[in-house]
Amino acid sequence: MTRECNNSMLRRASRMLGQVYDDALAPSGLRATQFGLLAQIDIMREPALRELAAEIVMDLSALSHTLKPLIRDGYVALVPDKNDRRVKRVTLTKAGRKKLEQTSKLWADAQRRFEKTFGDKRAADLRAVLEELSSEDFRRAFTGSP
Amino acid sequence: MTRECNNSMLRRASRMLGQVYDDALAPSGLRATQFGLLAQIDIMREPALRELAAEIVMDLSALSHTLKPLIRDGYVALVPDKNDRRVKRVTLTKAGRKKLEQTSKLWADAQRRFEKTFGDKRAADLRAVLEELSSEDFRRAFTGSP
DNA sequence: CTTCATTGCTGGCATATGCCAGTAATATTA
DNA sequence: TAATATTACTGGCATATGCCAGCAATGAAG
Repeated sequence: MTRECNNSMLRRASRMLGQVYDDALAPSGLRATQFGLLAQIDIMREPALRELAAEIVMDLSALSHTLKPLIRDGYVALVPDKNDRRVKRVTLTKAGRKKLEQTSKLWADAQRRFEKTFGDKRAADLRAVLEELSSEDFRRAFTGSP
Repeated sequence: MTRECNNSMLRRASRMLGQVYDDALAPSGLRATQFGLLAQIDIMREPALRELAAEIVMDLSALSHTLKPLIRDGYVALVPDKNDRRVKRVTLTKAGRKKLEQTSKLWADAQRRFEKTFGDKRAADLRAVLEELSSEDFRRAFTGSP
């Protein structure tokens, strides 16, 4: 892999981690991305689609598509906002909360294995770096926009 | 974003970097992933599909699918191996080499901006970490397989 | 209040990625 | 050598992700 390309390297590592986390969560029937989504929705408490998309740095339309399987399976629901009829808020259903709760054990185990393999501090440092790269500040600095 | 999840954080950063690199390469008509593929094929010199997939940590089938647009657009071709008729080797066409060459300028500029924003040494360190996470050694250590 | 711009979301299309079930070719073994 | 196992790839289906073109609701101007 063109080892100098920051983007290619990041994607490649993403595929690797996606594969091993997917395997770890497989017994739950959830993909790692889906688990991440449920967890994020749980944390944000009925975010608007727009807000959730911004938080996870995902295109709004892509988010809608990604939510579809979770809605179909009854883990997530979209509820219209009371004050602004354009807005849809994302919520976990009871089944969704239960699924999240159950799957958390598998996820925690994957985390443990990651940190045992890679090191607790290195993992925390890596997450901090990734947080930085995911910020709008970074995007602005990179693109050189105001 | 569930800031403790290594996988979610990695994916999120991947989306961000994908977006900004895609923008940077947009004038070429190539996506950042496609550019990375062309560059990797160029480096590996007629790899078998299987070898290329392993190198970039991508499912063989996924790689075949991802190559389709590049084949359709005439940048890449699959040639059967002489000694083993199961094997298909991946090559750049003349147009593919030219496209790679041209797009390299845009890519180099994106790299420059990344490193200016993030720091040369930090970028190199990050790539080293990502290389480690992409290794089969890491996968084995994580999964606890022999 | 009417017009126009902005905002939030949906749908369609395209690429990216993975799993699984074949299929063909090669390698291994009885 | 014939039967079997393994390997390399293809195709179908599903999710993940992004862009663009609407469309409806809200906000800003006049």
